[in-house]
Amino acid sequence: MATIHDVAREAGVSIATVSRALNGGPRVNEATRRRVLETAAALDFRPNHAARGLATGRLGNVGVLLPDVANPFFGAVLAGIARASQERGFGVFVADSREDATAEPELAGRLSQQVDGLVLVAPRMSDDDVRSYAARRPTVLVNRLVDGVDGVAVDAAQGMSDLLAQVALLGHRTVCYLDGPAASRAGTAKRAGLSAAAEQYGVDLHVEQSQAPTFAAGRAAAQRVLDSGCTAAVCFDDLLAWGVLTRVRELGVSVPDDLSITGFDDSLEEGMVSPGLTTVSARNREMGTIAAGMLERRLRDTTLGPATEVLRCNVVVRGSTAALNSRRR
Amino acid sequence: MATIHDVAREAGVSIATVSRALNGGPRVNEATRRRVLETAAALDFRPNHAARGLATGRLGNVGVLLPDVANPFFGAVLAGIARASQERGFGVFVADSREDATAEPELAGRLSQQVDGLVLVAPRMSDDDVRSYAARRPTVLVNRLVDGVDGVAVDAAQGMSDLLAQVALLGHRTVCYLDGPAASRAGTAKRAGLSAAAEQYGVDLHVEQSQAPTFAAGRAAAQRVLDSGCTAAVCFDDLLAWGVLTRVRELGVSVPDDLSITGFDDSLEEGMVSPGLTTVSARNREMGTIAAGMLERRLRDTTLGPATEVLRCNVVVRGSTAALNSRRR
DNA sequence: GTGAAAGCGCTAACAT
DNA sequence: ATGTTAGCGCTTTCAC
Repeated sequence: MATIHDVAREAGVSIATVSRALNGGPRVNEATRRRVLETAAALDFRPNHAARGLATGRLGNVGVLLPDVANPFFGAVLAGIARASQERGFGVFVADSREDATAEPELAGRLSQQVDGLVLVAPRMSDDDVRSYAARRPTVLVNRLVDGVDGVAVDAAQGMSDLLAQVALLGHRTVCYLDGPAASRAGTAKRAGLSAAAEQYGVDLHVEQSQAPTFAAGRAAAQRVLDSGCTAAVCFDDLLAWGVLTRVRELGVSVPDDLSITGFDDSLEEGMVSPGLTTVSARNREMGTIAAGMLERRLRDTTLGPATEVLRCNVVVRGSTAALNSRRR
Repeated sequence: MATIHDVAREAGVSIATVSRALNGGPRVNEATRRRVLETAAALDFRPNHAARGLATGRLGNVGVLLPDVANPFFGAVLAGIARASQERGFGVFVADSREDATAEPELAGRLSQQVDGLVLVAPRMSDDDVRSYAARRPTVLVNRLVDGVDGVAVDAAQGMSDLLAQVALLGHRTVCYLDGPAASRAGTAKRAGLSAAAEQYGVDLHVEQSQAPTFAAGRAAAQRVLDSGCTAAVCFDDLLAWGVLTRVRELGVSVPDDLSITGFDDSLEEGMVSPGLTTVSARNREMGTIAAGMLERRLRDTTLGPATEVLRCNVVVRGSTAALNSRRR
């Protein structure tokens, strides 16, 4: 693989000139520059990233730490980050913690050796750990906010609150919330939004726990939801809602006539589940895109104050919710 | 950030000793080693990857080029690669081509600067381009085989062949194949497997095209499938099959009584679609894991002959297929 | 406008 | 067993 020395020799100049020409540096004769560029292309010269990184201290890479790349939720975030970063000429490192928070410090540490900045999608990491990584390297948090650290998040509390308002508007007064993993921070926000709205609208909120935010867990929890006697089930996310919906229908319960159901994320395509799921749009890919932008801004100027962006979520009303009808008390 | 010089000074040894101690090199006094390790830990020393890469020529990273990280199919492959590589101490670089084959050369070129080896999940890249990357750096292909290049793939032809055999066994003699994107290589293998089996079992195979392998495209194609008058529909993948299934039921067609439907990939969880989809298991994550293993083997010894692994696919029979019954001719 | 040379942090001979 | 030193490929003063 050709180095700048090869290019320099071939073009009859010094390596310094090659470097300047390649990097658009100043004080290079236009003719020389052209010649250098041509021979570089002819030799298929590719600057060695590692060497450049050593010399400049800038690696030109960003790192992404997330719990599970195979999960479409994180996949969407990663896609947003990767595409935005690539466009800006950054390489993207990814570390998958397998949903194992104890593996995160090790991974984050290794990541940060090779990148200029970090995007952390680590819902279960402690605030202190987050701050310690942020102290080392420019860091942006996704779907989570920690004081003093850049971050972009969806306003889950507002989303759930608006959603419950919508449900209350339909006349429901006893609502069951099927929660996700207890440790999740998103869960805290969602519960907070729900509680606030429940109080405001005089809704009696019954909370059921579910260990995982999966389709299977939704099915498993369906009976408990029914037993709660509520007229509407608000679920932690779409998969859970889908599971509940599927199972209760098998049990002969009509949706939305007998039970209204809602999800969160808007991750299901139109028609995948019927009736369509009333849900909250979570804008994951957009969070990724924004995170990449924030990180680049921070890399440009480390002295900036911490930036924070909170995305509003919109309630998407579909067929899985309906007005409380006379068949129910 | 501490360097080996800091550690050396602090521990009262030379940088060479530090390097040896850290890398488990030979001829280091046990006491010295311990002391070095301790001061390194105390200083929170992290070896600089770029510098090490420069010195050794080995970066300790693998690169993955794929069309779309947000697509669960590729997400699963990436998860397999990432986890297996991390375990072996490799970092993972990812490049997302946005399903745009023209962007691949540029991305692959940039990737290869920073990695020791490449995993290519690039169904649409030309064989020549594949070979040219493989010539530069150790390369492993996923879900595709090219002469002389390491690769792991699922035997889609065998899978489709077995699947059609199963369908034929149920008595179906007119089968509609709803194909995916024309450019896809996986599609070629699938068509080949189907044709062979169709001939063998005396099945009349009718091919319908669909532009994308998506749920929506499946819905859109449903009417054409029905118009073909076939008694069974074999689809390019699960999403397409799901779309067809959903749409034909809306049109009042009973599955599997009036129409048997099959998918490919086994990507839907139990119960997500009902009746359960008869399909072929594609083992994506496993391909990723195997690819990472092959790459590591190749990095260890570049002189090895090309290795190739073809995974058998198993037909998974569920409720969406049934014996041709008397209601149909 | 161009070249010489130092040095980024590390490894790997080679000396001692 | 440990230290010295020469690079790895590149950027970046500083001379010319």
